[in-house]
Formats: sequence, C-alpha cells, structure tokens
Amino acid sequence: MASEQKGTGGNGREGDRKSAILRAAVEVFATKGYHGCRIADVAKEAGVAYGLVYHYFKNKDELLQSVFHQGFETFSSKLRAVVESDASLAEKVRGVAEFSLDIFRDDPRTVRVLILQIARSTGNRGLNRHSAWADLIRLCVEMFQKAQERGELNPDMDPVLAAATLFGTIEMGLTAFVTGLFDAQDPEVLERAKRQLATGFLTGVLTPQSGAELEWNQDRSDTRLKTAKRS
Amino acid sequence: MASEQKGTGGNGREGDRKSAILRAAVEVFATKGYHGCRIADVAKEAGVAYGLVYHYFKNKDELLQSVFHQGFETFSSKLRAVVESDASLAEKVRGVAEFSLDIFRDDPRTVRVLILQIARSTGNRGLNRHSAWADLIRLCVEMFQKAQERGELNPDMDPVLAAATLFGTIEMGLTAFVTGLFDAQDPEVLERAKRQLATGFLTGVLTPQSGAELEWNQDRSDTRLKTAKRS
Amino acid sequence: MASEQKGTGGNGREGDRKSAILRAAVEVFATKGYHGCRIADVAKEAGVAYGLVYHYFKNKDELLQSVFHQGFETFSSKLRAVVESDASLAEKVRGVAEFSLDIFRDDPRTVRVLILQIARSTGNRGLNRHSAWADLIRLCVEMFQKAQERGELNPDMDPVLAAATLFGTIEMGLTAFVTGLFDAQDPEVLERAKRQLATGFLTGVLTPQSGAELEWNQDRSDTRLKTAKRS
Amino acid sequence: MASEQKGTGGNGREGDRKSAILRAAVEVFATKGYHGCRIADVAKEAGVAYGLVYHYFKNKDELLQSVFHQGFETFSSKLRAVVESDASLAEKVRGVAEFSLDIFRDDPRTVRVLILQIARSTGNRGLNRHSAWADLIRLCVEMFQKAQERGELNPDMDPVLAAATLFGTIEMGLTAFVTGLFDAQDPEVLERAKRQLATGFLTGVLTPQSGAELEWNQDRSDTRLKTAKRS
DNA sequence: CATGAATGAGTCTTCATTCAT
DNA sequence: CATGAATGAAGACTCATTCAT
Repeated sequence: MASEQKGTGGNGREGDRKSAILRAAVEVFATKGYHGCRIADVAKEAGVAYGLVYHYFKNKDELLQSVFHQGFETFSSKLRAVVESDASLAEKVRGVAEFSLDIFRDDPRTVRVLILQIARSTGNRGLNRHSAWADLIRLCVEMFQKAQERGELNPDMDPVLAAATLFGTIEMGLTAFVTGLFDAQDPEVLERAKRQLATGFLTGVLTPQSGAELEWNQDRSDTRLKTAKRS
Repeated sequence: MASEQKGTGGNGREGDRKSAILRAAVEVFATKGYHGCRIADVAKEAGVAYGLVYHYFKNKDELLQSVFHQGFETFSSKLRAVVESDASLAEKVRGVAEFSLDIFRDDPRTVRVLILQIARSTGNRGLNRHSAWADLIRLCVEMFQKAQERGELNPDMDPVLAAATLFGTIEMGLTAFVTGLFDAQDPEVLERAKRQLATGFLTGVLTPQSGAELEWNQDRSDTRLKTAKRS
Repeated sequence: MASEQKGTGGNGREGDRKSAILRAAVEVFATKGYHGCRIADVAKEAGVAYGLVYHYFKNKDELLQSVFHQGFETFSSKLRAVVESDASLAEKVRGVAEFSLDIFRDDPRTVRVLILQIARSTGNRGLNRHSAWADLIRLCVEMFQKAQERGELNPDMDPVLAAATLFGTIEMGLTAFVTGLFDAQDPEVLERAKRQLATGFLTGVLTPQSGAELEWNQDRSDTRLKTAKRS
Repeated sequence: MASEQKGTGGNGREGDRKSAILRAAVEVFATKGYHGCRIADVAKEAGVAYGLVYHYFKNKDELLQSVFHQGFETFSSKLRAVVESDASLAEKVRGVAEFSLDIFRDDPRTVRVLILQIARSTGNRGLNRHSAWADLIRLCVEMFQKAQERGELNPDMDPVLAAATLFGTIEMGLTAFVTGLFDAQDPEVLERAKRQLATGFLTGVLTPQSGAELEWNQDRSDTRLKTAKRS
C-alpha cells in the first residue's frame, strides 16, 4: 500500500483511458466521419463512460484536434527529418514516399482520418490544421527551391507546384489504399507503390541530367529502367 | 398591386428560382461545408423562402447531389471526350490538365465543393458519388492500360496507380488554387500550371521512348525543354 | 377562403402561440422556478411543440427576460405615471401601494416570478434587470428628493433610503401574499393591505402617543429614544 | 517526503478544511449564485480537492443549508434576544436595525447569500429555510401583537403586515448596501442608515407637518386623505 | 408556386455524485 | 482524511423536414 506508486499508477491509468478514448476516436472518425459519429460512439468504442470523454477533452472538436495532432506530429517529424537531411532530392522524395506509406501501413485508421476528415476540412476552426499543413508544404517548397538552385529540379517546374504535386501524388496514393482501390493487406503492393510513386514523381520533375539514371525497379535487375545518357 | 408580381415571377422564373438555389448551395457549401451550413443559409443566400428549397429538392442531400451532378457532368463528359479520343497518351493527359483547370477557372466554387466536400465524403450515401468517381477512375485505368499495351506507359507503372496519381496531381494542383496557395486570378499562372502539371506527370510516367521529346514550355521557344534522343 | 386575412390571421396566430408560450413560461417559472423547470415544461404547458419555443425565443434566458419585460413594463409605466403626477408625496405613495397590489391581484403569477425569480437574481446577465430596477429606484429617489425640498419628506430621511424602503415595504408586502402568509383570495385583505402599507410607510407604525417625538438624529448626544407625550 | 505533511495537516486542520469550504461556499454562492456555481468552484476557492467537499457535506444542498444555518443562527439568536427583552417596541425595532446592519458590516458575503440566494428560494427543499424564516416572522408578529395590546402599535396596523414590512424595510436596506446603492465601506453611512431605517419604520417618512393627521381607516366614509395641519 | 410557422428526434454538454486508491 | 478519475442522468439547443395557408 505504502509502496503504491501513485505517479505510475495514476499516470498509467490516466494514459490508458485517455489514449483508449483517442484510439476509439480514430476508429470511429475513420468509420463514420466526424459529423457522422456521436460522442457516445467514441465512449462506447473506448469502453468508458460518456462523461469521461469530457473529462479529458473539452469537446468534440478538441478530440478531433487531438487525433489530428497525434497523426500530424508523426508525419511532420518524419517529413522534417527527411527534408532537412543532406540527401539528394531524389533520395528525399523516395524517403517521403517511404515513410508516408509506412505510416499508413502501421496505422491506416489515423491516416484515413487525416486524409478524409481533416486535411480537407473547411471548418472555421480549421485554421490550425490548415496552417499546419501549410507549414509542411512550405517546408517542401523550400526543399524544391534549393533543389532547383542546385540544378536538381527542372528549372521550368514551379517549386510550389512541385510541392503541391508531391503531396497530391502521395495523398492520392494513400487514398487509393484508404478507399480500397488498392489492396492494403499485401506488403508487396505497398512496397511497389512506394517505388512507383516516388519514381513516377521524380523522373518527371528531375532534370534529365540528374534524373536520367534513376531506376524504376530495384528488386529485379532485368526490369530496370535503362536510360542512357544523353549525347 | 393589381399587376401581381408574384404570379409573373412564379411563372416566368421557374428555372431562375431553382438555379438560384443551386447556385446559392454551391456558394454556401463551398464556404461553410455541407455539414456546417443549414438549409436556411442556402435559402437566405438564394433570397428565397425557407420551404422553397424543399419544393425543388427532396432534401438536403439531394441538393448536394445536384450540385455534385452539375459539376460532375461537366467534368465527366469532358474527361470521356478526351479519353475516348484517339490522341496519344501525352495529348490526353495534357487535355485533362487543360480542361480541369479551365473548369476551375470558370467556376471555382463548384470545384471547391467537388474537391472539398464531395470527393472525400465517407458518408453512407456517398455510394453514388464514390461509384461515379470510381467510374471515371476506371475509365482512366483503361486508358493507361491500353497505353501500356501500346508501349506509351512505362511497363513498370501500375495503371491503377497511374490513374490515381493523375487524379492526385490534378486535384492537389486544384487544391493549391482552391486554398489560395496559388493566385487564381492570374490567367498566366493558370496556363503555366496546366503545362507543368501535365508535363511533370508525363515525363515521369511515360516510357523514355515515347516521352523523350516532350517539351516543358510551349509558349516561348527559348525556354523549351530540349531533350535530345537517347543514343 | 379568398377573404382570408393573411395579415390578421398570421399575426393573430403568431401572437397566439408566442403569448401562449409566454404565459406558460410565467406559470412554470412561478411554480418551479427558473432553474427548476425545463423548456419542455414550458412547451407542454403552452401546448406547443418543443422547438417552437426556440422559434420565438433565442434561449431559455431570453424567455425569462421576456417574462420580465412584460411584467416590468406594466409596473414601470404605472410607477412613472404616479411619480410624474403632481399629487402630494402621500398620494403618490398611496398610489404606488394601490397599483402594486392591484397588479398582483390581477396577475399574481407574473408578480411571483418578478419577485422570486428575477428581482434577486445574481446572474451575470442580470445587468439589464438590475439596471432596470435601478432606473425605477432612481425615479423614486428623485421623487423623494423633490418632496424633501418641498418639505414633505422628513429632512433627516435619506431619499435613497426612503426609496429603497418603499420598495422593500411594497415588495415584502407582496411577498407576504406570494408566500401565502396572507390570504390573497380575499379582496378585503388586499384593500386593507394597500392602505396599511402606504400609511405605515408614511406615518410609521407607532401610535401617535408612543412615537410622536422620536428623534431622527442622535449622533452626538445621548442615543436614547426620547419619547414625549403629545400635548 | 518522510515528514508527511498530509498527516499533520489532516489531523490538525479538521476544522480548518471544513470551514474553509464553508467560507468558500459563501464566497462563491455570493458571487455566482447557488445554481450558477459548481462544486468544483467551491473546492477550488477553498483550495481543497474535489471530493473533499463531499467528505464534509452530503451534497450541494446541504452545503447551502450549512451556509444558511451559519448566518441564520447569528441573526436568529440576536433577534430572539431583542424581541424577548422587555424594551419598548421602538427600542426593539431600533435594536433589530442595529444588529442587522452590524451583521452585514461584519460579514456582507453571508448576508448577501441569505438575502439573495436563500430567502427567496422556491425550491422544494426550501421548506426548512422557509419554516425557519417563518418562525422568525411569527416571532415578530407576536411582538407586534403584544405591542398592539400595550398600545404601542397603531391599532389599525395588522401585526402580520407590520412584521412583513419590518423585514422588508430591513432587507431592502441591506439590499441597498449589497447591491452597492449605498457605500458599505463608510461606517458613518451604516450608522445613519440604522437610525433612518428604524425611525422611518417607526414614525413614517413624512414630515410631521404634512403627514400628522393621515387617517388609517378610510373604509367606510370618504376615502379621502384628510390632512389637517397641526394646531 | 411560395411562405415560414410548427414539429421533434438527435446530440452535445454539464455537473452532481460516487468510489477506488 | 484526501484525491480526482469515473459515472451517467438531465436538459439545452439545433436543424432537417413537414404542412397549412
């Protein structure tokens, strides 16, 4: 009794319940959408009492915000890591495709909510979210600008559009999985999608000089994309 | 007073009223979102009485469906026209980028609703919409499959992913405009975006053989993307 | 049918329903108190649908405000009429007692709500109400000030305190009825109360013999109550 | 850590905690009203944990009851002492005014709660309070009856109404302070108010010249207000 | 066709109260 | 004694939809 670690116990339990609610919210939002679900659904899914949701979250919207944060932070930190690395543009883009689909593989529900519920929300309170995404896009724009200065990005490609297109490519790729257009169960499919997404995006964006030698397939030698140097 | 205005108005402006409501719906949906607005908002925006909305539309959802239809038909018919033409894949993709951004230029509100409100809806009633988009995507998948058979599409690119990526590229490009990342007022910007979107997408997707000669800029000769044939 | 007076009909019905709700609110507030009743109670009492209450009143508080207004206006206008007349102070005070108890007789429910629910509310939004009463008190203060200048009010009586005391006397008199301390059914009792309230306030409760020479100011000297018999 | 503060605090400050809660309750009830505050507010104000309130008080209402009791007992005992003394009616009335305002001076918060929150409550559980006040009023009624028998109270004044009026006068006087109409800081103002309240109640507000001969009974004869100048 | 008053089911949110630690 | 997490009943408020005129 005396040895009861209040801190641990308290935190552990609190964390348990709170994250249970958070997980349930992801689940329910992903399934029924933000407007289509009731707090009661979340509580039931989490196996907690109705009011406890309000013990941890001020209201429904803050709950969504938290879900957003959780997912966004994961994506955001990885994106920053990749963008701020000193790899080549091609490697960075591959890295983005890589971790994006990995995140999806590991937690498709959250990605689903991010993609379908939050990314495109028009709500008035969406400012935070919007600006959050906007920050990331800006990050990418800078990446493309520098790449352009270094001669990696085609000089005719607008860096802003490049950034938007990268996000669009990634997002729609994810959407293809989210909506079931692709079989998300098969890890092979996922891996192939990574490469195709990145390479597809890259060989269009890169200067012929820097991008000429990119390989389409890296697992089987015979399916390589053989590009000869320009004269 | 004797000359009843209402009668005249009523008889002569059937279409007026209905399309006024439709236009108002586009406006309001685009601004506040489907769930964020009330029928009353639409009625007020249209300058008509509350109940009249229900005179022309069975319910709120049907109103959204109508908005969807209006915009979708425009897009759908143009897409079919392009896809079913006997142009090359490159020309078709350029065509898609072309009319997509044109539609946006002419009616950004509707595009906004299509993009932000409908395309991503998870609602149970979304089946129709989903299948509608699914049809278009299938159309594109077929287009890419045939192109692949003809040797236009890189054999390593999954036609489904190619279709998804095309839509993603277009959509995110539009989103860049919709969200104000790009200046939608400047027609120059729009025109350039068309080319960049298409070329960016194409030179990554096409086989080197078929795509080698694509030009990045077609308005000023000196900014052309000069690609020499591979040896 | 053709002769349907839309204006009259519409107004009439609207007034009907709205005032039915208002009447019901008085009834329910008087019986169960503001916090103790639900909007559903009011709607049921009024015989209208739940939502209609919100059609006419923004929220529960505004409904209370309206009840307040209705009753307050009656009281306020009569008070002004009396105060602004050119009668003597005594007549004015009698007038106030007169119409106050009359109002109670005619609409005890409303008075009950005014006395028990609103007059003493501490709510943050109570400013309006407070200031409303404050206006009336100010009106009375002026009345007493002028009376004092004319030599009608005892020069040692603070006009503000006089006003407060008048209201206190009236209010507690009403409270005696409201709480059932007095028999509100008997018109005789009511009439007698009017006179006693006013006369008591005006000339005090003591018999002339015992109270005639009470001193108003005892500041310095002995604070004894000196009562000298009248001649 | 070894030197447990809690134990010490718990043992040594039983009364402290409880009365801290009680004091906090007075503060919060006075500020936000009984219905307008939450138990959490009281706990926070008292600087104790949520559940501790329920350790000392069965429920919210009992907390209010306790606040009521605390204040009521003070008032009640003093009132009994005054009423049961063998002073004259005038002296008793002065005594009531005296200690009433003194109590307010010493603990305005409690008086505020008594006046604004409890005295007028209509709640179902208000029986206790009601009957408590009723007892005091009955006490006063007896006082006035006896005074009437002794010829001190005007024979035309109903003892019940006299009691009600006395309370009304006192209460509204207090209200004038409570609501800030009067400056509660200035002890002079308070002292003068005591005298004016009592004397006003006892001898009326009119100047002897203007009000001397007002008739108490106008029942039968002309209901005119006959004012005869003093000889 | 047009109006807007009327309806009421559906949800969010609050908060008194309990209870395990 | 003390804590604050957990509970869930209660009720305010919204808004799509209907309907009488």
